[in-house]
Amino acid sequence: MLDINLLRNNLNEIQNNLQKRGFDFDVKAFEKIDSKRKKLQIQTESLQEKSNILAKEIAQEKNQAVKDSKLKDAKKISNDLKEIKTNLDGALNDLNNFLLEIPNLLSEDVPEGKSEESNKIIYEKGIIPKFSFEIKDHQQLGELSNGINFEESVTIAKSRFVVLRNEMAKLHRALSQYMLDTHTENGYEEIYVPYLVNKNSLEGTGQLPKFEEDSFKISNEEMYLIPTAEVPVSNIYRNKILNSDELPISYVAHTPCFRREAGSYGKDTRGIIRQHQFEKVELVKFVHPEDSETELDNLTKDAEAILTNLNLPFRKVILCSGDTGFSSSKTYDLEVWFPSQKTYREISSCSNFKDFQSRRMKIRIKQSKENILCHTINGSGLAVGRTLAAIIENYQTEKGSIMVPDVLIDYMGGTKELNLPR
RNA sequence: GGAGAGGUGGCUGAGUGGUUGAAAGCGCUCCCCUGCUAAGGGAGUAUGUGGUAAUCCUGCAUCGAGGGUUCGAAUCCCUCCCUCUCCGCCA
Repeated sequence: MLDINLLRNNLNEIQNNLQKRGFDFDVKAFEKIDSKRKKLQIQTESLQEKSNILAKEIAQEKNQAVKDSKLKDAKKISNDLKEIKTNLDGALNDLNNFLLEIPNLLSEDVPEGKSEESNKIIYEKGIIPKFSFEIKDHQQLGELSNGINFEESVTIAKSRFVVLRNEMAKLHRALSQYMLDTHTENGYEEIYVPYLVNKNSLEGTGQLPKFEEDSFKISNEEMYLIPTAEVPVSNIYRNKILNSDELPISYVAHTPCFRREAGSYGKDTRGIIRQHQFEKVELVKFVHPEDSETELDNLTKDAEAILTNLNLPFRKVILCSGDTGFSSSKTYDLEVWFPSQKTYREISSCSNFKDFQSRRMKIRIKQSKENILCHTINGSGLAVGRTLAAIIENYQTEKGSIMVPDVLIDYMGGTKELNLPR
């Protein structure tokens, strides 16, 4: 959510900024809603003041006749108040709904562009493997020894789910263990959180009200399956005031993520790149506003370290204005190389939300004069399923086996090669 | 799931219809006193949002959440959420 005072005072600037991401900010509508709110609020509050004063006078009034007449006045005011308050509530609601639909302001250094084609590559790292044989994609490789099974998952659930078996399941687990261990060594506190969250939490991080159709909702409770650990972890401090000496607070959480992927029919139907359920290790930071730029860089580096250590070729891009997410002011994507697709695919998304989420969540920092909103940052470190797919493809051998990356061998109980054809 | 008790400021805790946004204590901040330390004295110390661009000033709201009764609600009524104790069930 944007600062409403900033909106009131910098309308054109904000309109221009939002225009870059293709969002049409309706200045007239805003002014209309806000002036209506202002009028009603002033009316209501002055009426309330009158009512409060009268109530006090009635309490102290000794003369019965005077008291009766004041009671009569108070009764009338009370009735008027009821009506006008309903109107004010409506106006405040309209205003709030209007504000909730406005995306975050973009940082200065976000390149302009409409779609992902305009994302800017910052650098490429690692060596793209050259294969002297005809390569397979991760689905083919996984199915070779029934490590990846899509028929079973359809029986159990439906499409876009997967069953992993045997060493493949173990490698999948090894990956999340390795990521958690690496991040905790780098100063992140490991945290375990609920996978079902209430509506307020989703609103706090910005998934609601705009993206209702993207999430799975429980039918017999007002609860949602988390689309990312960002939601439960960020909301830990909803309605809290933090001390500045405890910042930055850094958390790492490993959770499943559930997404309906409405809007992506037909996309990535092959393999485990786009699933309704996937594992992710998520990094979340609560930081002082002054530090959020550098902390985003730090967090992105921590995510990159996993790719570097796994020897996976990747590149870092900064998302352009049109591709940057609703709540984010600036986002770096890390994209890993997929040999079968001869392209880089997103494996981590690291964003600085500035005070956009903390305003919704009401996370403040204690200050001597006036409390300020903290900044939130998060990023994947990394998406486990996609990392697994990338390893399978990049580490494949001619005979269809998969070499285990050095850093994972211990986690695999010493196994150095898996998926050997039987 | 059943029965009972309860949810008040950073914390403890008083308050059952009328200057109570809230006593008292602890903590914290500032000042004074004091060889140091310890102790003592004084003042201050919730959040949000309006009127303002803003200090000041000032209004309104907030005692788990949302409704209701009333001129007036922390206090009475209803619904929901949560915590504790006992029973049941379960991993």
